[in-house]
Amino acid sequence: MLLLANPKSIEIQAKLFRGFSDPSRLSILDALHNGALTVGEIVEATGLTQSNVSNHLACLRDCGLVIAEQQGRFVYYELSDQRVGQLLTLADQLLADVAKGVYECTRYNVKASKND
Amino acid sequence: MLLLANPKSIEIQAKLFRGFSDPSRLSILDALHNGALTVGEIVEATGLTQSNVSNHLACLRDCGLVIAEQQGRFVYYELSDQRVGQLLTLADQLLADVAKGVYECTRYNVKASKND
DNA sequence: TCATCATATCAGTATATGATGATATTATAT
DNA sequence: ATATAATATCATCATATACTGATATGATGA
Repeated sequence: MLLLANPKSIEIQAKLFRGFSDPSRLSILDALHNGALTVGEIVEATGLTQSNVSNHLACLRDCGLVIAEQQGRFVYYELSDQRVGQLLTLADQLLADVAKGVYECTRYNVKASKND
Repeated sequence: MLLLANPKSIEIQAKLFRGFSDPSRLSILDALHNGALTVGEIVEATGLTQSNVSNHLACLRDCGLVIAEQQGRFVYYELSDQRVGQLLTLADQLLADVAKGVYECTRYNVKASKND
C-alpha cells in the first residue's frame, strides 16, 4: 500500500518533492545524473556559488537523494538511487507531453515568469 | 535527450515538481489517485477549505497535472496522465528505501518539524 | 606546525508562496 | 426570473525558504 494514505507521510513526501522543486537543487541533481562530481565541479557545472551549492547539497544529503564520499580533500557526490534519476526522466517526459502548461502556472513563480 | 540540459527547462521542471511539493496539493493528487472526484469531494477528502482547494486545483490544472470536466453543477477532476500516478508511486518507494532522512532535512520545513 | 585548498556552517535578508475571507461566477431547479 | 448550490477568483497577510557573505572546519603537503 502507498504510504500516502497516512497524512503524516504526505508531509514527508511533499518534503521529498521539495528536493526536486528548486531550480538550484534540480540543476545539481541534473549535473549528477551522469555520475559523481566533487563540490567544486558541481559549482562549475551549475554556476551557483560554493556556499549555495554546499547548502543545497546538505539538504539533498539529509533527504537521502544524494550520497557523499570523501576522497582526500574532495567530497564526491552522487545520486543515492537510480530511482532519483527515474523521477527526473519521468518528469521530463511529463513536461514534454501533458504538462506544457507549467509555463502558465501563476500560483508560484520560479524566478522567471511568462514574459521571458 | 533530456530537456534538463537546457537551463530554461530546469526552471520549468522545478515548477512541475512544485506541483507535488506542497502537502495540500499532494493530498489532492493522492485523493485523485483512485479516480475522478468533484471539488466538494476533494474538500471532504483532504479537510482543506473550499477556497484553498480551488486555488490549488487551478494551479494543478494550469500545470497540466490534473484535468477538469464539468458535469452539471459539478466539476470533476482527475489526474491528467498515468505518469503523474507513477511519480507518486516512485516517490513513495524512494521514501521507503533511501530517503528516510527526509525527516531530518532542516533547510526547509513543511509545517511540521522533527519534534512531532 | 603552518599554509593552503576544499568544503561546510551560519546569521541576516529579501522574496516567494500558501492560507484565509470575501466576493464573483456559473449552473440548475422552481 | 430568482434562489440556491458548486466552484472560482482575488487581495491580503504571515511565513517559509533561497541567496549572500563571512567564517569555521577538515584534509593535505611543505
